[in-house]
Amino acid sequence: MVSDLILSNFSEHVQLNETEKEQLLSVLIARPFKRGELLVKGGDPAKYMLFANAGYMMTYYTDSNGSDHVISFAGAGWWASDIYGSVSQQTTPYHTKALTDGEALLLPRLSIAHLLQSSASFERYFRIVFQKGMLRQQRRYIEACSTSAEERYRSFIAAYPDILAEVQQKYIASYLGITPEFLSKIRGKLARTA
Amino acid sequence: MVSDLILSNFSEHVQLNETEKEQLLSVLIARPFKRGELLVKGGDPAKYMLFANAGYMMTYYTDSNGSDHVISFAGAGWWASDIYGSVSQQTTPYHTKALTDGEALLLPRLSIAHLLQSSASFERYFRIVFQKGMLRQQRRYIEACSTSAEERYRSFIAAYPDILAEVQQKYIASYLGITPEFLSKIRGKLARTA
DNA sequence: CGCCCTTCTTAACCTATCTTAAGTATCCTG
DNA sequence: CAGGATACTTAAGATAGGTTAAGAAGGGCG
Repeated sequence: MVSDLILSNFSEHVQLNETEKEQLLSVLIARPFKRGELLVKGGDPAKYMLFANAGYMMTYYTDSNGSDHVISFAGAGWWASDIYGSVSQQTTPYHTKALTDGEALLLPRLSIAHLLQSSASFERYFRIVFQKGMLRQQRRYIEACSTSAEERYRSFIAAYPDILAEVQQKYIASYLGITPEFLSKIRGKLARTA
Repeated sequence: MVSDLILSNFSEHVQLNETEKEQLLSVLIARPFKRGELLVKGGDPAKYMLFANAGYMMTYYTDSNGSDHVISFAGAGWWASDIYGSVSQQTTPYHTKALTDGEALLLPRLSIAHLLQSSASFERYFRIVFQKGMLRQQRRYIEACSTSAEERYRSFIAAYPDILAEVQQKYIASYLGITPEFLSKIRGKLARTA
């Protein structure tokens, strides 16, 4: 298993000793995936957190009308944002799907619990991950409330040109909180004025 | 300083020993407030996290058009959701304002850093607080995207009747992501059909 | 008690975004 | 490389929610 990405992600936040590194790597499960594959199905038991080791995934929610809402994308080096797999609860409401071919590293819930108990470094790491996650979600909410769809699209393509290239437009529309048709209209307009 | 609420909040997630409890209480600062008082101003240095010991506060963001967006309310027993005071960063973009008379407990950023270093229990506590915070923010985003303003208002009054009673309507409108005028229209309609 | 200031309501009109529908391009698979 | 499915585009009509403006209702302070 190639473990550079996840180790460097940890080392951005905490310094693990050799024992801790081995402990972490020993519980990770490599899970290759193909484009379009559903990795976690909403309503199923939340068994693990997913780290993108290669390729792109997305986490999304299907509401009671059957509409999907993309919560976030995760490219190589990022955790999927379904963190139900980290809490002692039976099911997750979110789906996680592969958007390209790639590989996820699965961190099982029980292993998370063991890691957290065995060392304050792991507590610290996940504290920081969730703290940043909470801040990011807040910013996303604010952005959704206070800017137009066109502005959100422009800032998305500026911030994540790589995702734009890899991911289907309908998912980007969903991430932006609009319909694919309306995104198409925005793109048409931008293409014409640019 | 009355410390029952904050100690019981900690004990929901971790078990602190006597030393840890003393350590925590020794760094908290009681800060009584009056209705309408601005406790933290956006753009200012983020000096602490705020725990509501009595009364209600809210955290909100003022966008570039001058419109306010309420991120969350905090009643007695809750942390305000501006957590910039917990990260080593200079300023917060959010305001925190008192909605009623009451008292906040301030936990200074430096003290947080000390607590986190001194005991894994504190790491664990904040890990859980942020984990839950991230989940809550995700759910809020999903709810904003997938339900109508009327539905959101109905579920708000069902979930937080006490906040409804204490807090001005314009802030509830902002929390729901709509204008006060539109909330008024919804209320009128509900009153007529009920 | 009365006045001013803020909040809440009502109503007419406006607009960003959605819905529906049809056409076109693209992608897998056989 | 052909055919069906899926994704993207375009456009017309619909609507949730915003904007503006004016009046009614509270609520704190002299």
